[in-house]
Amino acid sequence: MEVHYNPAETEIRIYGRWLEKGHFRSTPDDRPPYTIVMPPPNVTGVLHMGHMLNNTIQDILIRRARQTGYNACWVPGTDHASIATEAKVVQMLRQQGIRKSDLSREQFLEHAWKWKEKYGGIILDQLRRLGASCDWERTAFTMDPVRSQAVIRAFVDLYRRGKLYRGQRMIQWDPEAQTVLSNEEVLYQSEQARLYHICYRWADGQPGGIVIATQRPETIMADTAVCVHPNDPRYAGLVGREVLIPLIEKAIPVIADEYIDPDFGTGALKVTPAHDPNDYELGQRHGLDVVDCLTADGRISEVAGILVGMDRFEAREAIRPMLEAAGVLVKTEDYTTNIGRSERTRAVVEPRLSLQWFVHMKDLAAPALEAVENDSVRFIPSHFKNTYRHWMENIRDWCISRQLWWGHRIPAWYLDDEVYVAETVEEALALARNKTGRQDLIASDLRQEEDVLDTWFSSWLWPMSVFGGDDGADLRYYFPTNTLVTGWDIIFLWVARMVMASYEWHGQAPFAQVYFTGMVRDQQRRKMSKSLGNSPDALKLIDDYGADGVRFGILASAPAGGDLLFDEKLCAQGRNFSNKLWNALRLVRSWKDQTTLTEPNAGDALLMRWLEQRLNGIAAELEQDFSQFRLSEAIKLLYSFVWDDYCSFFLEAAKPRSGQAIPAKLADSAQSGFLQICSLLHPFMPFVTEEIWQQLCDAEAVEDCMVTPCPSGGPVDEVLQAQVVELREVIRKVRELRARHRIRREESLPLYVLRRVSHPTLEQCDGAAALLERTCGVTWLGLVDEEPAGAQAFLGLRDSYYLQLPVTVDTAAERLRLEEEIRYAEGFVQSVRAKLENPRFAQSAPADVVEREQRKLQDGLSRLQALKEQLGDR
RNA sequence: GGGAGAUUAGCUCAGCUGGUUCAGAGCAUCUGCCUUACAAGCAGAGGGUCACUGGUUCGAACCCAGUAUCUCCCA
Repeated sequence: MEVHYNPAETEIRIYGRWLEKGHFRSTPDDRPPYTIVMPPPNVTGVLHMGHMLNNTIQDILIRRARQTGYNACWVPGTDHASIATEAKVVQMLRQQGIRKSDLSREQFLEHAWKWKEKYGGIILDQLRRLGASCDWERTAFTMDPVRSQAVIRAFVDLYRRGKLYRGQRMIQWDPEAQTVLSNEEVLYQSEQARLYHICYRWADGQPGGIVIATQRPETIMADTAVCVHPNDPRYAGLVGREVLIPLIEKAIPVIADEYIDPDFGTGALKVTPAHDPNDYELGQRHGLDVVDCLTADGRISEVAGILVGMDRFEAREAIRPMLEAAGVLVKTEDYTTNIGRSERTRAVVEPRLSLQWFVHMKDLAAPALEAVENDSVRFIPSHFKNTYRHWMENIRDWCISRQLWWGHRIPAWYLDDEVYVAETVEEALALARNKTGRQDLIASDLRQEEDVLDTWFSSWLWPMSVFGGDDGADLRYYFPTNTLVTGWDIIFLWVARMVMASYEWHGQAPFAQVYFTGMVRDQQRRKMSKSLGNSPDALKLIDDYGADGVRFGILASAPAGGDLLFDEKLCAQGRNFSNKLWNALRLVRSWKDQTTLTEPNAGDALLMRWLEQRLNGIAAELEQDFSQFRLSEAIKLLYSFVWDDYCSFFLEAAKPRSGQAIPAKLADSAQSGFLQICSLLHPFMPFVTEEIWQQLCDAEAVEDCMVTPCPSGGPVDEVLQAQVVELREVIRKVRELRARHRIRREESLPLYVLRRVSHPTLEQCDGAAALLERTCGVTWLGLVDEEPAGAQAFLGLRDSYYLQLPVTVDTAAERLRLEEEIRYAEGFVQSVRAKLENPRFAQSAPADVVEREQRKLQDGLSRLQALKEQLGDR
């Protein structure tokens, strides 16, 4: 066997074996289901750290469920991601010298599908490398026939029930992608901008005017009023007069409205209803015209009269000298403001008046809010409830149309001024014939809506639509699902809407709990992103550390909800852990061939009893951790158990003297303990545990680790555990003394323990002596009633021990050390005693706490006594 | 402007119901080791005013109030 574990070779082989055996496949049966639906990654995406974290957690949950009696089903899939994918396809075409505008819709879609077929599976293949145990036969795509059908049905259904409408609204426009965005797709960030103070002169020719402050001088041509606060003394009496827009000399009125903040800028606002949502509302209230001076791609339109055709940001620069020349630019000042940018293209979003499709959200939100409030959907961590509630209570209608081609085309057909919404053109035609009474109408008389639906309009159906493929049996069995694992950054975009959709169409929650992962950040705390280039290459990490190593690394420091500062060192730790397991395997396996039938001695028996009990305790703790989704605690628990308890203590203590054989029963114990470890650790590090499992068992005779039920917790003998804790403390102290005095390993040292009447010492613990002799090279001479001459005294956690050293002890240093310890022990006893003597404590503290304090006092006193005895002997 | 979270060892973070599993882990540092599974290792060690100020309590890293700093979300 290799000295170092080789993940690359193992992982490919093991994953192939699992696939071949169909372990990932799930079909309904009489077991309870445990279902997770994967948040579908963008079909054009590549695996990044966020996906790795997310999917590692899902895999852990699903593997654990599979090992604990559930019919575990993890459904994978991808998302068509309208804007992002269309942008990529456009870019690819441009490189080939093809402009989108040269193509018909059908031609463009042909290119897009080709792209999807070529690149769409990459990310799922990458998840296989990570070890994801998805049921790949269920792989879904948001634009495949089944999912598309669900989307179209949902749209038509909402429309028929009056929950969907088409209307002229102020929307968020992405001039680069040339599509509308939902509010949730706009990201605000603080940016440097400039405030222009511009004087609007009186229209009647009188000297002076009103100075307004604006950040967007390029839109003055679209102004239809200047607005001031009605109580602003500076402008009292001016309301109702007219001013001239500079450069184009158009007269507009001065109006008053409470909305104005007198402290901002000059207290006078230019009102541009076409280019600002607040101005739009102001305009509505005051009956102002809407003048739109921008084009869809963010250029100055004909309407403006000047700067026509110029980009909006170039125009902002260009208009400045013009204003200066006209003598109306009073001043400019720097200021910071929040700028909204498109989540996908990063273009500055342009508020725009537009005819779009919307979903009424108020009614949808009510049951979805209630579900989270009463924990029908449990959030982990729970504080995300607050965020969710705030959004739900202030919910706004959802703009779902997009001016794109890649996506689900809205099933609405127009004839004259009427719109007919139906699943097919035939149905729409029937509706149209019915409505108009014209039986001669044919399909081509109807004009289908050009827009497609927001991608999230398909995503919100995902937990249901992935089970929509058959007669509904799958949906009945697997839905509602158990756990959703996702990032909190899409709590509104996705999570909330899924809850709404599920209540809307199924009257129940889509999942029992939502586990919000943290955001993966780099060492400088920056969010990992492709544009920053700070995201490590996921596959390279797997190459370097193995999938198990990466899974360990990413999880070990990823508490739910918080930030995760990614550090490759953690993957290295994971790789080292795999290697530790591998080498334990080498040791345990080597024992199989050299056992003896002699009975284990008392030390061996103690070890075996202890290991069994300890595993019971660990399994129980692990159950606790899983039930509370404390996954990083769980992996740390297993890590320290494996390393410190199983390897450093058990295996080392079990190791026979060189050349000797190991008692068969002890070797069996080591092996069965190891198998249990594999089972418990399997969800976290599936490959290495499966490999060890198969090497320890006869691989053909037993089921794979991944489908074997894992051990559950059991009773723990606390007395035995406490004795071993004391034993290990003694081992540590002896080793420390040996190291300090540089005593050769071969030299055996006599060790005594001071007799106690209050409690049994290690002398009364069967096997302790044998283990001490084996682990730290002492000769156990048992009880003494006083300190042997010339011995080095030390304390375990409970008792006094004396080690006979072949060196003279530095008594002065020893006294100092003891005095220091005595001071500490006295302080400790003092504080416990004070607590116990306080009558209020005895009254108000629970009985078990008082009892514990009394035990603390007893322990402290005997320890103090032992220390004083030692000092007195010096 | 509204809200959420954070502040614990040099670094990254645990710390659940307030009480010996309460001051912990990993990494880093220091010391000694090529010990017949593992140097990707072994055996040890040092390191903290739990941000600050008050309060509640018999008892506070933990609960409350305020202050400071930071992060994020929403407008």
